[in-house]
Amino acid sequence: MTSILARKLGQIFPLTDAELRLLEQLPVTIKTLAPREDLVKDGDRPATCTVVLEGFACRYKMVPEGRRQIVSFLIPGDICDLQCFILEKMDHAIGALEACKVGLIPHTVVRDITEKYPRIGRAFWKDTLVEAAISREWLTSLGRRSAYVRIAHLLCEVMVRLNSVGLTQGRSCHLPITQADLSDATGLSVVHVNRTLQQLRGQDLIDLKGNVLIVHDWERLKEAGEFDPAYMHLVPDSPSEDLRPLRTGGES
Amino acid sequence: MTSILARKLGQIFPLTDAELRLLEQLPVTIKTLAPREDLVKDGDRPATCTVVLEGFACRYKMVPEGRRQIVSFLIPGDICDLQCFILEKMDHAIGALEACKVGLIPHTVVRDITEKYPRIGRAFWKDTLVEAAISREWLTSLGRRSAYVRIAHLLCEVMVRLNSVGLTQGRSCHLPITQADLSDATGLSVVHVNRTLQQLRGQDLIDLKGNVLIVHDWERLKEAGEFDPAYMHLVPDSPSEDLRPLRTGGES
DNA sequence: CGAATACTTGAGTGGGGTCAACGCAAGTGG
DNA sequence: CCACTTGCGTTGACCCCACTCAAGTATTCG
Repeated sequence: MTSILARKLGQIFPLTDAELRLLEQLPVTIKTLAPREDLVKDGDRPATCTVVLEGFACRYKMVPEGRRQIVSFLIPGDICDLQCFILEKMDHAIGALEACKVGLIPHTVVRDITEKYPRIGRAFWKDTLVEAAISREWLTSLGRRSAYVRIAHLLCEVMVRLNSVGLTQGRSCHLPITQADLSDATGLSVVHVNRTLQQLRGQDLIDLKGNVLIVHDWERLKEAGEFDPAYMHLVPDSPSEDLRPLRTGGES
Repeated sequence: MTSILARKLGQIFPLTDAELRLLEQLPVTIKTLAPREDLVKDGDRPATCTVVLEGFACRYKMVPEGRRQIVSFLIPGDICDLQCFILEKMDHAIGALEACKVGLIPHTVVRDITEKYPRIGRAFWKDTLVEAAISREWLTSLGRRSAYVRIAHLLCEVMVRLNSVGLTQGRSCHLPITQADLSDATGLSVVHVNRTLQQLRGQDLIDLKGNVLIVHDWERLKEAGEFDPAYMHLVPDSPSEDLRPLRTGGES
């Protein structure tokens, strides 16, 4: 049920088979979210941790006049409210981008596990640190990269993350992110996101339509996005690092 | 020696007197940094944690063509590399903005303390979570706020943080951040930072010259910056929350 | 008292924003 | 099976916020 969680944590922290099995068998309460439905709202005090099992979600903040800033994407395997039993009150909301299936895990269970299996606790902790690292990278994008580079970078990141939980098919993946979502994540307008995607398509780097992203030229997309996956802190030489399996068609 | 650390952690997590005293007496190795000197470089694997004792520093990332993005400011009391004994390799650099005094704490000491005093471990953990929360707020600023709001917001944040470690004098503080630094933090150009500061001065909200920031009208500055300190997760009703003491002539 | 370093100011420009249609596919319901 | 709606993507016209370039003027400091 939660095997996706095991797969994900295994990519960022080396866990033993026993630990992985434990994570796969976590007792969770399944909950289904409608597209655009909020899992948690700004100001809430959630009583459970949540792991995304299926579908995309995002963390976001609203600013006056209805403008939205997405501060991170949550893909299957991601954990939502680990922090909340320390911070208590949410400073942002979490919303589904499409229909989602999530698993609820009581804080008590999380606490028990991390106490009995400190290495799993470590993996949880590392997960929150990696999330912080990703958010530093986003900051850099929003602050100092052009629209073109910003979007290319974001696509690279999502691709690597999906790949690390086995959710890519070769060089393509299911990507249920609308251009409006993309604009809220990159701080651009929808119109400009649209034009920038056309540029990327025009250069034969990608194809993105109907929720499907196809990367035509990974190396050039990485260049375009000034993308270096080091900040994602994947365990070295794990198959997911930098999409290596995608390139083994016959390449050095 | 490290009383500033105790003061800071006490503002975000309620600690007992004994715990505070312990933090005040942490054995640290003092190190002095020259202005603009790097404490840690991108890619390093630091072997110690560091707490800032005096002076301002920042975390930053470089992007091609020498452009810099500051992803957070570090003020006295802040801890630098808590995460590094999990993430191992730095994905950003830390540099001094002015002459700084920092205290080095071996990872082993940190580990011992957190094991013996789990509440202090909690406080450390909360500290990293608050940092992540601040970085989400910065993301929101860079993505969806105008230059004017962005800078006002940043000034509010710095003011509250300085206040929480007792580094404000009434409604003013020592602020060794050049306009170039401000531009690297807000993703703006130096020229535009300059003009925006003039706007803020023109509206009698602040005065900022020669490393001294004076806030003339805190309420209006908060409005201008769309600033709500909730995201900083200070302990409720602590004297530092939202600069309350600054607005009451006397103090409890 | 030079020589940096930081701050200002002006002029011109462009990246990206806004506004407003329009196209198109996928419901939905009668 | 068709009219209506709703959500998403696309396009064109126009404009402004913030950038760049360039040349100043303080400050600070050895």
